[in-house]
Amino acid sequence: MTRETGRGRGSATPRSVDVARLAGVSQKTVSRVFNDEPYVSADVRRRVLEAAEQLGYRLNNAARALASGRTRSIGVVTLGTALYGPASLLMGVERVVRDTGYALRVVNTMEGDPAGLAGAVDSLLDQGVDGIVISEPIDEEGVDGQSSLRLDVPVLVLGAPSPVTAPTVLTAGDGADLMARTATEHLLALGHVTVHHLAGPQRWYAARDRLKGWRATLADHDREIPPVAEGDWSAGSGYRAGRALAENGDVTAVFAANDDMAIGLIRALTEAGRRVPEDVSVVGFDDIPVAAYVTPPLTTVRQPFDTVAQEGLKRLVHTIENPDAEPLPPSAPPVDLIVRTSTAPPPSRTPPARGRRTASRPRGGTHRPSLPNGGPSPRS
Amino acid sequence: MTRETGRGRGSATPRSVDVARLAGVSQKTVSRVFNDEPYVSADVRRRVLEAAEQLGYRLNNAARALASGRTRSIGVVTLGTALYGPASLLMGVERVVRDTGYALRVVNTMEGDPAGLAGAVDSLLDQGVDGIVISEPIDEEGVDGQSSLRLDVPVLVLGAPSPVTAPTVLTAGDGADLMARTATEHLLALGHVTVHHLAGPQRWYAARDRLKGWRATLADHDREIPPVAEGDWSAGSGYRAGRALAENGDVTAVFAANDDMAIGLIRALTEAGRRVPEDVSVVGFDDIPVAAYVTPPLTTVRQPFDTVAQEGLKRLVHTIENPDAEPLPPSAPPVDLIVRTSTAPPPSRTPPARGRRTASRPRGGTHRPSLPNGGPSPRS
DNA sequence: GTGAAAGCGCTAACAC
DNA sequence: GTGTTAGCGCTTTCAC
Repeated sequence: MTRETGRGRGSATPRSVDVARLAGVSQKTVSRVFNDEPYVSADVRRRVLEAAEQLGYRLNNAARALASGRTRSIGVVTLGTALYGPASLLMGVERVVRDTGYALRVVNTMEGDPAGLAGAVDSLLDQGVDGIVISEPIDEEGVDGQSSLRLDVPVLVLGAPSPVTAPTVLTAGDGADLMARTATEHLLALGHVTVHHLAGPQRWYAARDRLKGWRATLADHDREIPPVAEGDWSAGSGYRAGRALAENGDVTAVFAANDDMAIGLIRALTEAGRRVPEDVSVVGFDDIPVAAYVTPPLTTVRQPFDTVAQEGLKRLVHTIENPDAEPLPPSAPPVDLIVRTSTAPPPSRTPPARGRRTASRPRGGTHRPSLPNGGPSPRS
Repeated sequence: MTRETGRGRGSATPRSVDVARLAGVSQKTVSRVFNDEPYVSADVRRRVLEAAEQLGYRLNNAARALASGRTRSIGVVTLGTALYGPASLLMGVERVVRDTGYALRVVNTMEGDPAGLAGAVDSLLDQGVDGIVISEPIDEEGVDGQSSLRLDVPVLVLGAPSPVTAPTVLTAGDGADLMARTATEHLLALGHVTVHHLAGPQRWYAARDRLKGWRATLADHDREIPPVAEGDWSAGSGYRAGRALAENGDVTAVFAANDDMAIGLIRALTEAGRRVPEDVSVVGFDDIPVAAYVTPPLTTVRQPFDTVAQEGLKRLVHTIENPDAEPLPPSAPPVDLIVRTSTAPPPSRTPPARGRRTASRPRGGTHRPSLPNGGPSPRS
């Protein structure tokens, strides 16, 4: 049986028997060495390693997976966008996965994908994975109702309640509502009577959580809850929402569900002659890399992507390796509000503390961008 | 031999023999059906499919890989950043890989990673992949010299010359210098005497290519080649470079190697009282999502990430599946300059065509941001 | 501490 | 068109 897979005379890919022969041990012993099993004498171990090195041997992963029933890989379902949030999360996941000795398989769910999440998970299951990470799932109408996707490997859901049924379902990074509260509180503390919200697409759990946090905060303070504008995360949608908001003279503070929309929003406000932050304060969400350098530097909530990924995966791997043990408890990620210069007390009102700021000028008049003294402060 | 892998009475994971038994055919026939092999009667095929469905059968990928010697998966080495370019490329790659029926394995090379590219590739090889995509590699000093990383699966390198030796090495998306030329030409055509360059980190091939294209263009036009500022892709580094450039009154046009740096740069210029584009024109690179909404909307070069990924992978898959055939020829990706409002003719000079623009005003004076009529144009 | 034997679930070659 | 026979390169069990 001549296989294409390089069965040429000397250049064949070596197998563990070859290493065993060269080292003068049994094949099983080679296996022991490569699996770091105990009960191998130091001397034998060294000889095996040398032989392996000499032959250029590497363990065959497929054979290993077949024999052991474990693939040592984790699959992640992403949204297939280069949006800062999802992309950062994915990179965080990769880092941890590799550190824990697993391989990473990646599959997208494009929005509008007919198969959607179910298709993505299925493809992962076909490939063979020991655990699955679902990053920032969106709510897929219809699909949800009929079959709540049932699978038999542990699952970690990032940034949302779980849309699946599995033996173990872990969640992490679902603290968005708390962060939204912090953002809203910040605006309220500056003296704004109420805060408007430019929400993300409500199919995203992440967007819903932020909205929920915002609304709860206003309710807690007995403030009026203004109608919500909904964008699609893009700066363009923020811009369009901003044009509408600019016409409403009552708007003095807006909490945008991400930085891109905040930037579009600010542009629309500025074009309409509403100064930021003198007339209108804006808070973003994410702390994208350019947030500190746009005009004006954006006050925003930094998401702890790395922490979330790390903590979530630690728990997932623990569950994979100790299927019968209690899952590790979750821990709350830190909330990190970065105050820059896109927020200020509302016009012509006495702020709660310190001295008062510029009074408002006629709308649509000449204006210049607010240039903070000393330049932007990239980190806090 | 009781395996943990669910060998419980009825709920055991079914194997192809089980399907065969139920369908009343041989195990090999089941295999045929699942591999879409010819010579299976429609009737048998249907019976097999039904039996499989009933049992909830799914092909075991590990066994398949072991028996066939092919893993049907492609590995990609990324940089582990959420930077727009690399992230977009990765998403593009995922999309195509899945479309072609392969699975995707992802590994990062963190900058500063001791193992670096070699380690990443090695890990992919351990996992077993039929081909490797190296996305935007950076030049790893030292490593390069001694061992030019030799591997025996076909490789596709995105956005750089190949740092590895393999039976087949394909490249795609290495047209950055052409795009840089277009950006530079644009500025020259507006009437600028010369163009400064804010380069990316020179360890990145992508950064070098852009620099090369810029320099070549100036040389072609017999223009003075100003000293190069080097950033690290971040808005912060652009800001720092911008502070220095702002002090040089001769600077009227800058080509930044990415949009983030361009945004930082613009901020620094603006703070220093140099208006963009009236005093200084700035061109970015990438066309990040917010580029159209920053102030002023950024003229930039759009990178065709999807096209590059798609075209490159088509060629890679072709090579994997037809190892002996000629590799498919590369095709040049389109160059897409998006002109917005961060570029204009230089101050107090007659532009080559059309009417003249605003004369320069005293530096450091009052100024307002350039607000384009009708708002930003997100696409072209 | 080490080895022998028996699969893991599939695909490859060839016979029918 | 379909079945038979051998493995693919490991891990597992159990004997020594």
